[in-house]
Formats: sequence, C-alpha cells, structure tokens
Amino acid sequence: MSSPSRRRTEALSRERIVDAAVALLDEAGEGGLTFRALSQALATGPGAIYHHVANKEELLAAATDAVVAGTLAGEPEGSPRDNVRALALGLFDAIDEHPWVAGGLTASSWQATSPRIFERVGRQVRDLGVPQDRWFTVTSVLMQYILGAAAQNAANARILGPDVDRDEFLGAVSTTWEELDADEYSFTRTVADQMRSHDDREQFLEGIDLVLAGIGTTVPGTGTT
Amino acid sequence: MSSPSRRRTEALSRERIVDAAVALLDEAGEGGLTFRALSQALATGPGAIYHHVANKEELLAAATDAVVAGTLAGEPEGSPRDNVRALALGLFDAIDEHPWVAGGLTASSWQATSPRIFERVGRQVRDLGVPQDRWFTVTSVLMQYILGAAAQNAANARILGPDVDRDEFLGAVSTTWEELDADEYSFTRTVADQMRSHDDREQFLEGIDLVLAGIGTTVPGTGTT
DNA sequence: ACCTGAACACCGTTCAAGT
DNA sequence: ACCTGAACACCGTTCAAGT
Repeated sequence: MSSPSRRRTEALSRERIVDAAVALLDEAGEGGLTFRALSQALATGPGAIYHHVANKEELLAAATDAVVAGTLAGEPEGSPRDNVRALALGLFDAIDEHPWVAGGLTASSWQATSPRIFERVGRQVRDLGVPQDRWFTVTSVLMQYILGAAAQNAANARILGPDVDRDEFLGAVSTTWEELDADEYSFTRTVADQMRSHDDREQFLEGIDLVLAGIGTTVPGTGTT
Repeated sequence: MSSPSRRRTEALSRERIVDAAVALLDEAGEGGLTFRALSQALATGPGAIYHHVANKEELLAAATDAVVAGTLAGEPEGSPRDNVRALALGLFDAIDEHPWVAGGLTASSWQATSPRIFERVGRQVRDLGVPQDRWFTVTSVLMQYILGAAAQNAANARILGPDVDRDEFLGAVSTTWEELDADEYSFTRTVADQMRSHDDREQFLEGIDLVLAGIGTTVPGTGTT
C-alpha cells in the first residue's frame, strides 16, 4: 500500500511460502503439497521456492511447526491436571483439523516442534509433583500418548475424508467386526457395539486421565483427586 | 525341484511380491519401495505386479501385515500384565527393526492389521478384570500408546540411520537442549542429561507399566501388584 | 490368465539465464 | 540477491501387444 513497487505481488518470503503450504495441505492433503501447485498459488516458478526453503521435508516441518506453535500460544492458568488436559485437547483438535500435521511431526521429531511440545507438557509434569528423576520419562510417555493417539485419530479422519458420514462409517466398521471369525476375534466382536457408539474426543480424554492416574500412583498425594 | 518347468523363476505370486517388498523396505526404507526396483528384484516388468496387487498402498499394507502377524504368533501364557508387556515389546521391537511398519500401520488403520493387534491386547484387558463396559476404551488407549510410542521411536531410528552412533546422537541432542533459551525452555534444559542416558526400550516399558497402573486405579484389586 | 515394457502424467530438484 | 522455467532423473499406473 505505502510503496507502489509491491502493488501486484508481495515479495516471496519464507512466511508466505509456509502459509501457502498450510493452505494447500488443508485443501488437498499431504499429497496435494507440490512445488508446482505451490508455485502456482504464489504466482511464481517452482525454482523460486528453493531460495527460501531447503527442500520439501523442511517445508513440511515448517508448516507443521506453524500449526503446532499456534495451539501452544498463551500461558496455562489452571491446575496441572487441567492444563495437561487442555494442552492435549488443543493438539488433538489441531491434528484432527490438519491431519497432515501427524505425518509432519513424526518426520521432523527432534527438530523445533517437538521440544516446544515437550517443554509445555514437562512443566505440567513438574507441577504435578512428579519426582525430578522421573521427569524425562513421564513427560515422554505423556507426549507419546498424546501424539500417538492424535495421529491414529488423524489416520482415521483421512480414510473418512470430509464427505463421508461418521456415524455411517463407524456403523460399517462395527458391522465388519461383528462378522469376524467367532474364535479368532471373540473379544473384538464383543466390543463391536461399543466402537459404534464411541466418541473419539471423549475417548482421548479418558486416555489422558488414565495416564494421569498412572502417574498419580507413583506420586502419592496427586492421585485421582 | 520336482517339476523342471519352474527351474528358472518361481511363478509370480502375491506372497513372493510381498516378501520381496519387505526385503526392499528393510534395505532401503519407505522410499526404497518402488515398482521398478521391486520388479527388477523379481526379474519381471513393473506392470506384472498389478496382476497380484491393486496398488502401492495395498502392497505396503500387506507388507506391514506380514511383519505384524509374525510378532503375534503363539499364544500368551503368563499373567495378563506380563502378556501385555510381552505383546507391547514384541511390537516395539518389530517396528524398531522395520521402521516403515509405523507408516504402514497409520496408512491402513482399520484394515486387517489393526483388528489383529486389538484382539490380542483386548483379551488381556479382559483378563485384567476391567469391567466390560470399559473394554473398548481401555483397549484402544493401550493400543494407542503402544503404537504411538513405537512409531515415534521408529521416527528417531529413521533419522539416526543404521550408520550413526546412538550415544553420539543422544549426546548431540542433549547438548542442543542444554543450549536452548533459558526462559523458554527451562524444563527441557533441566532434563537434558536424563535424555542423554535414557534407554528407549526401558522407557517404553515404563510407559506400559504407567498405563497399566492407571488401568489398575479403575479396577480395585488389580493394582500395582 | 499372466506377463511385458513402452508410454502417460506426474513428481522433486537443479541450473543456466535473466533482472 | 532473487527469480524464471526448461530440463533431468525419477515416480505410480495403464495398456496394447504378446505367450
């Protein structure tokens, strides 16, 4: 606006590229992120992108980091338990909304994004009263459950797609389970109706509570209260 | 041997293709599975594979299933807790040895492989004395932790590669953590030395025990004994 | 029915050439 | 310094043609 020379297109920048990548990933999924599609969205050539980003892997990592960083904004204000739940649910919802983030996280684990999450979770573990020599392990386990469960949920969401009805899908899976071999899959058949009526978000929170309860048993005084 | 007509090459079959795919994936990683490389290993043309396998996704799912089915062979004979630990460790080791299995599992979740694992885990959950109306949730949570933690471990193994020294790598990550911003990463800095000396397998088992302890709190009588 | 392998429509990435 | 876009070396998948 102020300078007429950049009236038509903003100069290319890492930030603009990452934003466009996020938009593309949201629209078309992990397979939709292409240097050709991206350069078209940015009205430039495929080669131009390499001036701001080393390669596709780094671009996916940057897009993932942008989404995760957004969910971690703001200081937590509740009890450690409530903060863990809020943190976990924030990540769960972000990965549910942007399923490609799950793949981005496992692809770039020990990079920038994971320490960000680790720090947030770890502070709550510390405030939970976990003894210091168990901080690393407990934080790792909690983070593994959060990201693992969210990733598996995202995988299901990807199969579903945005146009398939969820109830219909769960019903179909449930029916498949009921028709499994009676001897080989006796347990799975028994819980087929529980799977039909379950809620992913609720189940995720129950999982968090279960892990927290497990932590509580090693920290007498921070139990299920 | 018996019939001279198949002296040179065994006829192509789904089983031979899947076996060759597993070998290729083990050698060259997820990116190494190529219809050209695969057809070369099988001394045939790329098009021939499509007579036995629908596409690459199905092939990866079949390869994943082959590996997982192998780890689930044999009936468990110990206490439910021991069986869960053995089951979890078997999957952890298999995914550690074949890191591409992690990707294959999230790609083909509600297909053949997941019910197989679910059933095995679920039977132990049942034998643990968990009330029936919680079977689905508890089994799902346990399975999510097992696969999630194993997948994240595999991601690290992939970064490491077979030629990088593990201690050196952990030392480097630990040093990076120690040099993080003191305010923003106070927790992470504190546990940097714990991360340097940790053992992945041991930490995984501690996670299993923690989840089991959490389950125990909801099943009085199946506690930490 | 099964296999062949060229061909199609894509990829990520590079690099001479331009501004 | 940044951008262009053709070119390279790949992909998964298809399909006429063979046996």
